[in-house]
Amino acid sequence: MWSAKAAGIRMAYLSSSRWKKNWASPKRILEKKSRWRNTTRPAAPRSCATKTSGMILPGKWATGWTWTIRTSPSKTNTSNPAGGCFSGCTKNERPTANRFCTKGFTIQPYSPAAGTGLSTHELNMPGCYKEVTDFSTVAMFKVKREDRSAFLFDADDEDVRILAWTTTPWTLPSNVALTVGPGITYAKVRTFSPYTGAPVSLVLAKDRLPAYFPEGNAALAFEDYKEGDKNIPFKVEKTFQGKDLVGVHFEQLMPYVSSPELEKDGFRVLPGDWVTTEDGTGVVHTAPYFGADDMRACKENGVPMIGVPDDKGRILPLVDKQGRFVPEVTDFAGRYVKAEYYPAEVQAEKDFKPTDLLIALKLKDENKAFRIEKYKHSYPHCWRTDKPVLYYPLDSWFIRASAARERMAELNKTINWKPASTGTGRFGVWLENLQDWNLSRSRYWGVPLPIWRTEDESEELCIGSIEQLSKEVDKAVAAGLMEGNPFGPGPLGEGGATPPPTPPQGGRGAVEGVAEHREVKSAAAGYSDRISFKTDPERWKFLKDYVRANRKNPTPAEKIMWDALRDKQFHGIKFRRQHAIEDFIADFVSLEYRLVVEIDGDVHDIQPEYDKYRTEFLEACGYSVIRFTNSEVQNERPAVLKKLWQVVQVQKNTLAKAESPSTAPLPLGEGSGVGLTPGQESKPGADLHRPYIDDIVLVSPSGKPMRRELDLIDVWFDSGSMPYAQWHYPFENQEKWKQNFPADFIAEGVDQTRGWFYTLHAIAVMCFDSVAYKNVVSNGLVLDKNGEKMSKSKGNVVNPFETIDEHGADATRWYMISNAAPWDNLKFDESGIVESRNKFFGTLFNTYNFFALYANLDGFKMDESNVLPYSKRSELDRWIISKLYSLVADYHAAMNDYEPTKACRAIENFVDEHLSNWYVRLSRRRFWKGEMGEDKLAAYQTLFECLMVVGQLSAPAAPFFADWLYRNLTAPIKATAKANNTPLQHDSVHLTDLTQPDPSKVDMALERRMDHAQRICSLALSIRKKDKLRVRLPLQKILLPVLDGAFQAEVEAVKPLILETNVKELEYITDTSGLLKKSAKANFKTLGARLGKNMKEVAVAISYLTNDEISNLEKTGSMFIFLKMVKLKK
RNA sequence: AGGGCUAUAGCUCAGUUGGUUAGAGCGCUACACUGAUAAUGUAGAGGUCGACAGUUCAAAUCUGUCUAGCCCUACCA
Repeated sequence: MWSAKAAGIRMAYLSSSRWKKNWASPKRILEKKSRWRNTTRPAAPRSCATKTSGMILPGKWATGWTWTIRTSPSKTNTSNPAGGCFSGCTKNERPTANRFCTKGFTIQPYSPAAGTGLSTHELNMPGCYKEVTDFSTVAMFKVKREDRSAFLFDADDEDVRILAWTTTPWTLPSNVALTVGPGITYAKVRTFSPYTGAPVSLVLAKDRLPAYFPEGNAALAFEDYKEGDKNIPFKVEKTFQGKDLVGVHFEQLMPYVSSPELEKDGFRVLPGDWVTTEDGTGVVHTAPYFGADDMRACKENGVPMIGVPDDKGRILPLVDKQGRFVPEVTDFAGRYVKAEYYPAEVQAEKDFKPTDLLIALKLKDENKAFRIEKYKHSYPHCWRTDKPVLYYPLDSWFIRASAARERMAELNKTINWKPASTGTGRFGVWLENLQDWNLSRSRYWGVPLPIWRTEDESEELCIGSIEQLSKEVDKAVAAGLMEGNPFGPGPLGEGGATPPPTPPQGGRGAVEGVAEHREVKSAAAGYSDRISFKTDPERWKFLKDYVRANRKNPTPAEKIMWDALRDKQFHGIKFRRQHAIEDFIADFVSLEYRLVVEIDGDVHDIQPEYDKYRTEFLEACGYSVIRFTNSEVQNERPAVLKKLWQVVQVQKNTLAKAESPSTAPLPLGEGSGVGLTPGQESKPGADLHRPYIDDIVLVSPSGKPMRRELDLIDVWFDSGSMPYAQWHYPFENQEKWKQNFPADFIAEGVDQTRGWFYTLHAIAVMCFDSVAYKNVVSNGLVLDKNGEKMSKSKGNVVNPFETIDEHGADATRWYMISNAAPWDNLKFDESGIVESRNKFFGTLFNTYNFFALYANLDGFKMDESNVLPYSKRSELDRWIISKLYSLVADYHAAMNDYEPTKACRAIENFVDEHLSNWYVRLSRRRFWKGEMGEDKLAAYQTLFECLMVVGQLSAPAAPFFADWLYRNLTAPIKATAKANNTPLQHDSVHLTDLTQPDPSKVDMALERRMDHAQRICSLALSIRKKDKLRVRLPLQKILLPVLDGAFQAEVEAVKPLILETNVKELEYITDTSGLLKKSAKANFKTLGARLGKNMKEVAVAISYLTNDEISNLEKTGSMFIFLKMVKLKK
């Protein structure tokens, strides 16, 4: 990606509008700037420990924009189906072996109308949450009198009830508990039942009283109340905490179904932190099968499930998969729980009442309802059917990550997180509250779960390799359960492999045939809640009804299209309309040409994800999909038909090229690799994906058939398996894998904390009791310049390629890395790129130019084998070398600490502050002095070394510029270097050995001296400025106050540099001269610790000290301060 | 709703274990240089350190609460 753009980008960093004109190309700049052509060699031998680190990719960029440059980790496996599957499967086998893998259920969004579970992603699609009006009910739960609840009763015959609010009355028959907030204050209120007028005492959160009991009614007299009165008197009798209510039992509200266990442990009050008093009564009606929170609360408190046992002893919910009450709920048996599930005409009937309302009315009749009213709220809907979803228990395979929770937390502490807070906070906290990993996905295309089970689920087998699968298939063949082994040895189609099953030859009958085929098979496979048309006749019926309805009501565009295609009018091709393919309905299909024609309406425009998924799926099934919009069909019919004909031609050719049925795209997913090129080891029929894998029947040790669990594995499992899958471990590369695991370093967007970072960690801990990575950088995001997230809808998205074209990859990258730490969000501002281009690259470029200009003029020869020893170079040379190696040390420290931002800033500072601004400036005249003497040679060699090393250090963040710099520097001596096998022989800076820190080259005393010089010069210039004395005007002398001899000696060593400010001499003055005016300031840090409270006064006193007093203090080392008589040492 | 990150000059960011007058670059203003010259240097203006409270002799820094922006998770009776 990056190298592909390199050529065009290289000099783009120079492209301000003016520069662009002059130096549009690298060639131009070389002409203009006189590339340095002479021979040279590096100044010093260097140790060869590490290679220059790889280029730093601005990961923030990749994660921040809507499209990415990186390869998605989840893609790793798909290129090699077999390897991908089984590296995944291997990881899966181990968790099973370790009993990490279990089947259970969770409460998930479920669409009874479509008969399918929905992912949260599907729920978040636009338009899924809709404002709907439901009948909400406040129900009254009658408290049982016992020791625990005695405090609620003031009279023996008192009718005490707890109020709980629900927007889904249909869940009330499934109520098993009430949940209260332990810290919330509740109140008992004496009043009358609003619907029956019976006296009653009600319990609800104190904060919610005003919502149900108008304040004025408190004054009403109880004696005056008559049944039917609008205003009902009430009196708050007592208040108490939620925790006092915990454990109180109540009578089952709607006693249709119960069990001894429930009578014992159910129908009581539970504590729940998540309960609020924002709405309702502060008491939550808890029905575990229909709410995730409810389920958790019940599990944590040991409340049994409510439901009807099936023949295997499982407790099924009181609502079936079609969304109807089971027969046991006698009064409502067979009724859909949501009105929307009834056909429109039924809903339109005059006396139609939603089930929710019927339930509410029944409660009202039984004196169990306190309030019934319509309630408007947003509720999720299924994007396929547009009907409301239910939260419903669905079977799933889980990895019991919670069992490894502690070990994961423990090992996480050994990982170096950048920033640390993500490791301890966001990730660490989450690990501590880790839930089990729901591995199941009900999609069609993905990595199948490699678990085979007998029908009664007493025996199961998890397959870990093709080899093992093949052996098991052999057993199954021997047992007569399979006809042949598609995974057997030998070349294609030989050695015992049976030919692939003949696919149905298309057409409507074929679809139904497959449906029946699936039905039989899944019946044999035993219980599975994965409802699709293949496993569920209901679902199939739904699809067929849907198709019929669609045919009856075509859209105008569909009608036009059908008029053109029907009865083989169109080039004699047979088209079908409204044809079901798996779970989808295609608008028009040619089975002969495997071509789907879709007409997109406005609905699809707001559901691009849906269209994408559809297309992917259909293509996976071997179809080509062509889309037209409504308006295209209606307004440009000839063009549309022409386009269609072209596509048919393409399809024709594609199909003709397919030599065997196994590689030809075929309908219904019964063809080949479902859109993939078969891998080398893949044989016809040996595909590990659905649907083939579902044809494999294995035999259990006791001789029973075992069929595959129909679920797919969560794609996040793929990404977490990356360390193993990339080496195809454990089947190959065992040694390589060992060398590379765990990873030294990974980086991804911080939003992957619960994604990639987690899946890698979880699998490594559970399978290998190891971390998967030792260091991790979680990158922040790229925000726009106002700090807002980039999004298409806001229109504040920056196009990376345009940015790179405009400013160059290096300037962009340098800006991103140097500007903010990788984990901080970056406020992306193009002017910042311009700034780093001018500031850093501009300065470095100018410095190089300066060097090249004079090197060419002088014919400077760099001789790698003969450099001037540092001892023979000037103070200034040794200083910049010392600074350079200080930089190298800082750089290594920062990079080793995963702080590229600090590293880049250190380089910037060196180049600008020291190299360009001080060294080059002061060395200029050495370069333009006539002869090539030793001093001039030293200057060249020193500057060469600085440029070379700076190039190396900036190589990871500015790969193109650094390489350009290095090549220009070394090109003239490349041949010599290669011949002599010296360090600069490499063709690219990225191949050189990175300069290592070398304390022997760092001279701190020298750096300090130079620091004095820099500051004194700066001060001198500042004074000149203030007094308007131009630098051209020579001045007699500088008077420099000195306190000790050491300082004077240091300054003396850099005196020539100071005199360059056009001053004749430098004179030192001490306090004896009387010229100095001293003032004293307290050292807060040392004195503060000793003086404490008196610090302020002393500081004031010190600031008033006179010259004499200070001198005295300096001599004696101590003095008295009158305030508190504290003896001070200097 | 829960968890996390961030908040310092007009902009982008430093600010070590609390300690003297809170720093840098860019931008702005003024000036200098004229042998790096469509380059460079110097100076100036510019800040209630998001708000409030607390701990301390002393808070940008430590503690608490709040506000704003962003991220993740969960979507609710």
